[in-house]
Amino acid sequence: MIDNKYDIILDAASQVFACEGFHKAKISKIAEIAGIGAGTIYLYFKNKEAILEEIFLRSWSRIESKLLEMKKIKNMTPLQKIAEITGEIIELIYSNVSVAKILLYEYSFWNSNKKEKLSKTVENSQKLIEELITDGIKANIFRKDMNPKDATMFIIGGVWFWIASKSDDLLSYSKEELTDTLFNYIIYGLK
Amino acid sequence: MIDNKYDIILDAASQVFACEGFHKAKISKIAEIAGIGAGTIYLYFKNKEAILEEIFLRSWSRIESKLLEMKKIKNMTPLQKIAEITGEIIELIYSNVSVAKILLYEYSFWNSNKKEKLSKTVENSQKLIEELITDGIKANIFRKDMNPKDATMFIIGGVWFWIASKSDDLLSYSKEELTDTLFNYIIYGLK
DNA sequence: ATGAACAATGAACCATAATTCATTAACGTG
DNA sequence: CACGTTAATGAATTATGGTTCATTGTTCAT
Repeated sequence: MIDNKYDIILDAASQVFACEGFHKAKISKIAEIAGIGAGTIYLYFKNKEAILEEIFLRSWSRIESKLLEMKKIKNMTPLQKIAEITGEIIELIYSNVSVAKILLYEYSFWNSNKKEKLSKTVENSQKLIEELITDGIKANIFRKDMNPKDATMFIIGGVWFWIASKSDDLLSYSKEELTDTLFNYIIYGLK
Repeated sequence: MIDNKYDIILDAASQVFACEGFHKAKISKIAEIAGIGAGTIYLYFKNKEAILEEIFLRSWSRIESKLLEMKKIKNMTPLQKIAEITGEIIELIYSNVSVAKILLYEYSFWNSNKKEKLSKTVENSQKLIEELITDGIKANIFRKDMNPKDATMFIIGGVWFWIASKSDDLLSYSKEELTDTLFNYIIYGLK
């Protein structure tokens, strides 16, 4: 059980954002779920946006550090690395399902200008995925007629949508099952 | 040039929604771009939501009817059909780039409950894609270890995200090029 | 040219919900 | 225990922007 207020608020906010979307989510509802007064939230966060920002940052940071870890490892094929990363994403989802829906939902309006730190993290992750794909192409494992950036975006969208569509049912599958399914879509497409 | 106000409003709204997101988009801004007074919008639409709803409906209807057309045709492989549908999606984007970002952005919070007509259309399209994939599996063209519904979600997400990431640059590619790229991601994944 | 019918306007209204802050509760320490 | 300090509260304030509607402009048949 989480016991510091900061994290309690983040957790409550994740739930509310996930089910209402950021804009329709009410601070009062977040406070209610967190079991505190609405004003208290402002002792921990500058404003509503700052809550979402922190949720974003935490999740993306986790993905980013997994990507960095994979980048450093030398004796692993791009395929194995992608499997590892897929696993990490599933772990993330498992640890907080509601985050999944939010994570990329607000994405396209946030990664543009906005918060320096956040967009750097997201951009970094994208770059790292791109590099990984480029490696795979060079190693003759992936298709040559492919733009790594395009592929990255296609994959991110695919993963997100797939997760969002399952959302609540997600926990009824094993992590292994989910990782495997996701990995196959990324790698093989329909055939 | 569009000349009836209804379509002028839809077009202006598409632009504003695409760049601000639905909730942050101001009616006053839409009116300004449409070159009319804010009140005028309410002569053509019940409210702000109704505008988004119509944008959704038009786009999905177009996709739905292409899917239905494909379903009827017998002497075409699932692969060919998917190529056709991909082409139709690219056509749609070409005719209004900003729509792409909106469809993606608001999707997951709209297809759930909400407006009868809209969610029926979206649901229908999903079903039709699922059927197409099922056909492909039966015909031994697609992987057997695949859940058609999962695959559908993965593909829809991938397509929209890819489109949204390119958005403005989209028109600098030829339709054929784009269709081809997209088709390959759907079918082959990374390899 | 006139005025009835219809279309358009945008300032004012109003609902919503984020944020503030005066007040109250909880805590720790001598 | 008393008292200062810090944390929490939630009712009141305020900002925002969707929506309305009294007013004004336009159209067109006579």
